[in-house]
Amino acid sequence: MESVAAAARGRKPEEVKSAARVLEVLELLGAEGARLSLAEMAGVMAVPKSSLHAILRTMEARHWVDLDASGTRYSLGLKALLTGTAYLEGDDVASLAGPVLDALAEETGESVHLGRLDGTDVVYLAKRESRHALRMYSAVGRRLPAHATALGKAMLSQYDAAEVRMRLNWPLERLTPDTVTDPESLLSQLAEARLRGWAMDDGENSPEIRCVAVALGTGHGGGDAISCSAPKSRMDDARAEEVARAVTEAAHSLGTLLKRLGQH
Amino acid sequence: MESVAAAARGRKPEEVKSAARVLEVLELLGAEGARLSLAEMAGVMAVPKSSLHAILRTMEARHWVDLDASGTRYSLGLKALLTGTAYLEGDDVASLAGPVLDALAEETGESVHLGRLDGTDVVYLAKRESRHALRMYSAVGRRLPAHATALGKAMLSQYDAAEVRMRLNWPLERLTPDTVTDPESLLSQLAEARLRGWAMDDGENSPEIRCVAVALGTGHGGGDAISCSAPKSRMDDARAEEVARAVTEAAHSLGTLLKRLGQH
DNA sequence: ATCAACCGTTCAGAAGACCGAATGACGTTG
DNA sequence: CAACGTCATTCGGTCTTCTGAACGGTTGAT
Repeated sequence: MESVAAAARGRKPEEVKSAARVLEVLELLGAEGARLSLAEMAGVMAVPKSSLHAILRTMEARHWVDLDASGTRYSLGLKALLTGTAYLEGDDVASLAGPVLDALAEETGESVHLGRLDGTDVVYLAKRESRHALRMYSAVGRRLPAHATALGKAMLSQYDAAEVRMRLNWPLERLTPDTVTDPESLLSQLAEARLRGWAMDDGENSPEIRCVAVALGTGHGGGDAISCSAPKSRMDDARAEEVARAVTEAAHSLGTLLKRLGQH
Repeated sequence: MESVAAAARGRKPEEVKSAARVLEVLELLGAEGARLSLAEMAGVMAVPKSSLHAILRTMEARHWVDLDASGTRYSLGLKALLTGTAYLEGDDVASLAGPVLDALAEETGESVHLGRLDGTDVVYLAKRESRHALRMYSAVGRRLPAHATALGKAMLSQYDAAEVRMRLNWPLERLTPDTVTDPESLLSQLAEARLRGWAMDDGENSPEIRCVAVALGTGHGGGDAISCSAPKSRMDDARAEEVARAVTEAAHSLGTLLKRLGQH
């Protein structure tokens, strides 16, 4: 009976309701420097105001959310800062990547990223900004659909076609006119990436931005990859191949560091 | 009856139990790249294993915690990354501080921090690393007792003695042999800092590290401050005054940026 | 001034989580 | 090899939280 009710609502019975709601609040407020009222959040989350009220009181008491001066809009609190850096510090790949990313950013002069595959998304773990004024926007912790990024395609290209079909959410979400949403096109791009060793994104998540990425061989769970992005105006095909060589080299050197760590 | 039971346990009745536990788990795992088993966490938190089990399942399903390969040790998950950067992006002071901190780090060549007062603690919001090999350890999101840091003393010096007595946890925690724990000594240091406009820490939280800090006038709630730290070997009294001038200038220029933002 | 629309907040009934003991699955040690 | 230590996991009764409607406050428009 209970399982029927749970199934009817599309919820897994194994979830603790208020625990899930706490996390949902954090994700909502973290999504975009958001400042939301209790009622707004209750609306988005489809949760009664009164229930959310008690949860927000708990979070506020512990400084995980702040209430603005008017006492009516919530934003993330100071405690929220801790988890981000703590995740990165506890992670071997992210810890070792720093100098490698620095070197790659220095060599190319463009924005450089370390990303990780999480389900159907790519998450940015670290970045180095381009030294040019015109550069792409990104932030550590942000997510983009894997199929629309060079990082994601580099990581997906490590799996065979059947596995890729399994892992992605079909139909594929479209972010720009150039996003690849056709299954066959994507799979052939992945096959090509696998052969040549690097993947490319050509305005598929942000118009006018091209990006080149290489996966790190040592598959940490989902897998990691590093990339280099630039506006189309600074990244023609010849330049992309040149950048791809630099990224490949960086990926290789980071892979070596990781293997050494694993063996020690 | 219920309030009696709640009071007996030292808990506020207004807290949602599992919500508080989720946050406690995040704080525990964020404390220090920690990898803990369910049983260990249950022990530390004084919570039944079975209750925590359900909560951790929920958190794991949503990628807020990861289970290592052995399936027995928990660490922070990928979702934990989001909140940290989101807090900083939504914050005016942290967003505007970047260039100012860059300039100060460039000018002094030493580690530079932006900190915020949260209760009795100072939280690091941003940092710039020294270019020297020998430098202090710190991380965004980390906390230190306010009374043992230059940042904290700079912010506390904005309040009068009575207010300071209220805000701090007595007796004061000792971190090093040089930590100031005597109330009168601390208050006189604060009075001195108020007069000259900057505060100092002399090995009071980390041995061999000296630090100079200046509060930002515009009191954002608890208050913010910026600091510059260096080993004693590179920071004698004369150098400290020199650095203090640079930090004061930086604080002033950041304060100006903030006022302009507030007026617009 | 009045009304309407929002906000957060409260309360008692209903639903679900919490608890503690017992279980099963390892890996380790005597 | 067996006995132990540690680990996550299950299960039903009890207690807590969740819920939805009603309340009082403030803001902005009519």
